[in-house]
Amino acid sequence: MSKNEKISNSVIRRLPRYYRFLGELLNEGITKISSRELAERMSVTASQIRQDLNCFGGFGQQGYGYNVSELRGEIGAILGVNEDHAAILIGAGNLGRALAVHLDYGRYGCRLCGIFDSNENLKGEILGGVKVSPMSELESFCIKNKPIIAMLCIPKDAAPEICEKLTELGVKAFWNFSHYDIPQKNLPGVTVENVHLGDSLMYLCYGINDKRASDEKPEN
Amino acid sequence: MSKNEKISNSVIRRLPRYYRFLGELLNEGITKISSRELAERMSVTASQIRQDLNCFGGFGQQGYGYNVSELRGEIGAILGVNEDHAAILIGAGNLGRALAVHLDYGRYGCRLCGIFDSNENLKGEILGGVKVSPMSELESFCIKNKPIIAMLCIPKDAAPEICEKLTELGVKAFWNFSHYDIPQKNLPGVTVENVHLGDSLMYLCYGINDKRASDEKPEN
DNA sequence: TAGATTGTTAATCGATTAACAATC
DNA sequence: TAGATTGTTAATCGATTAACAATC
Repeated sequence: MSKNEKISNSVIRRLPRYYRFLGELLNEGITKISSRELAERMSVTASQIRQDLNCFGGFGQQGYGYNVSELRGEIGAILGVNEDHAAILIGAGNLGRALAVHLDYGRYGCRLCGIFDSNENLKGEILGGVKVSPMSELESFCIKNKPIIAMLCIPKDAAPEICEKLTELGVKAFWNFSHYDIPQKNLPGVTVENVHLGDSLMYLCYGINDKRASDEKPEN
Repeated sequence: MSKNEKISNSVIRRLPRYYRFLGELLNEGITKISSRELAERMSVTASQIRQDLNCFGGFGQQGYGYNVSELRGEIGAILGVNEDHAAILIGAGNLGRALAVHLDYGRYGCRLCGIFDSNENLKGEILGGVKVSPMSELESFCIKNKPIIAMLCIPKDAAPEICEKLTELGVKAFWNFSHYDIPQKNLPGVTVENVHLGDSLMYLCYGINDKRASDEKPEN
């Protein structure tokens, strides 16, 4: 990270998408690309790409463009996709087990190392190669294994308490799928991603209604 | 929708969160709230709340505040949570079946009415009260039932083709969980939500790395 | 009425885009 | 070298916050 200023959240949010598109280019055997060409592919402006990348350093070459493989490596390093952060999943219901099985954690700098559920019947079940443990074992597990990411797929009411407990146990990042909003402000040094699939679906519904409204009165 | 100007995306993205918090207030038996109090709860500014709400109309009462139930109703109507949009799910793998079973579609203005998977072995299985059908029946189903929302939980390679086909069949909104980025720009009148769970996880990892970096050199 | 709080305008802040000199 | 494209500064645009008059 060659520059010393704080990187804005808008920029950081775009990095994973750059990383993905560069991976695709690599798969297609494309070795170099200009900001203009990449912008075209990604439906963004070339200016934005150059600005974003220059927050971290001069990864390009004037008159030439960017080396795809190299740039992807740089962005990957910034994001930390080569790390091996220990992650635990709390809640092995429908969504929890899908996340356990469906995601390729290694690609995103993490490793799923523990799954916990309050339902004793699930004890011992294997999901995504990891055994489900009862909640009673959560604390001792965390003390021993020091997970720094916790994925929450639990009911809303259980979330605040578990969130607090895990924070005390040293968790540094919450990937929260519960209906509870984890308030980032009370947790200095902790990164929070409140996913809220319902919000995302409502946004879609708004879009549908809105489109219909403008169809009805297209005078604008 | 009393005002006639285009509502910015930033505002629309915040509406579901307002809707959620107002629902919580209602559950707690709170009947009125000021922008200041709501702002406090949501960790935003009161100014932002008032600006956002006034995009749609004057829902408050000067000197008093907002009626919680009424305001929630208004925002719900704007979002369209009382609609009954027909939705289909393509892909009944781990993530697909979790979404089928886990989400309360009725709360978000939708109804799951069809599930399709290329794996013939899943044919006839019931998920979230809906039967899984083979892909061969997709077209006739759409012609008959006219779904307007499609949830895509399919491999990246299959996505572009299915997306195009569904657009032709009248789908107006994509909730896309595949690793393919649906390009909104080619689809006028269609709303697209590319979810990308992997991006979300990488954002978390960045946060962890970043926090660690600032721990190491805390001179800022 | 007096106090409170909205609705709305104005000021600020930050993010995006445009432009162009530097340079490969 | 000439052409191309970056890195970076300046201009624009949009979103957020502050301030306050309107009004319940």
